[in-house]
Amino acid sequence: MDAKTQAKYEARAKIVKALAHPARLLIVDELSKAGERCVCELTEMIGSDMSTVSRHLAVLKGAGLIEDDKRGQMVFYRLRVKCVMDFFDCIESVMACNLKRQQELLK
Amino acid sequence: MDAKTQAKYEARAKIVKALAHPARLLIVDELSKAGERCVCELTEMIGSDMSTVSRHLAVLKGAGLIEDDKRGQMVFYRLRVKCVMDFFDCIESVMACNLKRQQELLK
DNA sequence: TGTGTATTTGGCTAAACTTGCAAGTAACAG
DNA sequence: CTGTTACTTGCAAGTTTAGCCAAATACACA
Repeated sequence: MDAKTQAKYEARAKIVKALAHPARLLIVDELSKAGERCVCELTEMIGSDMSTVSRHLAVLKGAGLIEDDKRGQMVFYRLRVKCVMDFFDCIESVMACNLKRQQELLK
Repeated sequence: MDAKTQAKYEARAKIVKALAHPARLLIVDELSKAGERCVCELTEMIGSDMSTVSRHLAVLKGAGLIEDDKRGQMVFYRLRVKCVMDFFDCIESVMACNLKRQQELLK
């Protein structure tokens, strides 16, 4: 594999990795529904330490998936890219497909 | 977050994690183009040890994204879910969006 | 200025992931 | 049966990531 190809897949992987965590998927899901949320709201939903949530948000921001907007003492986050929801549709269909196969194996 | 919600996002994350590696993205990409490939072909493309490639394939298979088909001494892998390619479209648009922003920041 | 709230960052530990080598299994050829 | 090829798995590093607590920063308000 040449260096250019490798760089291409590493760049893609960086974005996928940013989504590869339950808490970060929840954040993306919530932002897609609510439009924007502050760190404290997300922290309450997730149930981890706020510092942990802040780091998750930094990962998503680093991948360019979300953007922040500081207003007063609060920081609001929102999605930068709408197509991220297609991920969920695809994941759901993978899970449905897996479930179907398992059921067939039980017969 | 209740246990059910948590389980939902963990199940999703498992699938996304399976894709969160350059070599595995390359495998998926290649399988979507070629239809099927044996381990030796993928090993040559990726350039890692065959044992490493075999493990990557096991991860993708564990997530239900690919399936294998042993014929003779060779094992062929192919995609189980076609929509995985939507991932790439979305990722590309995220990267294009990021690039655009970077260019604007340079002005 | 001093206090309280919201968020980020440093430091540290535990868990998870990646990888290559070596050894094991399976199929085929002679 | 023996050797070879294709692949998988056990093991042991090395690297990355996640999580919490504590400390630092940023802002608002009295």
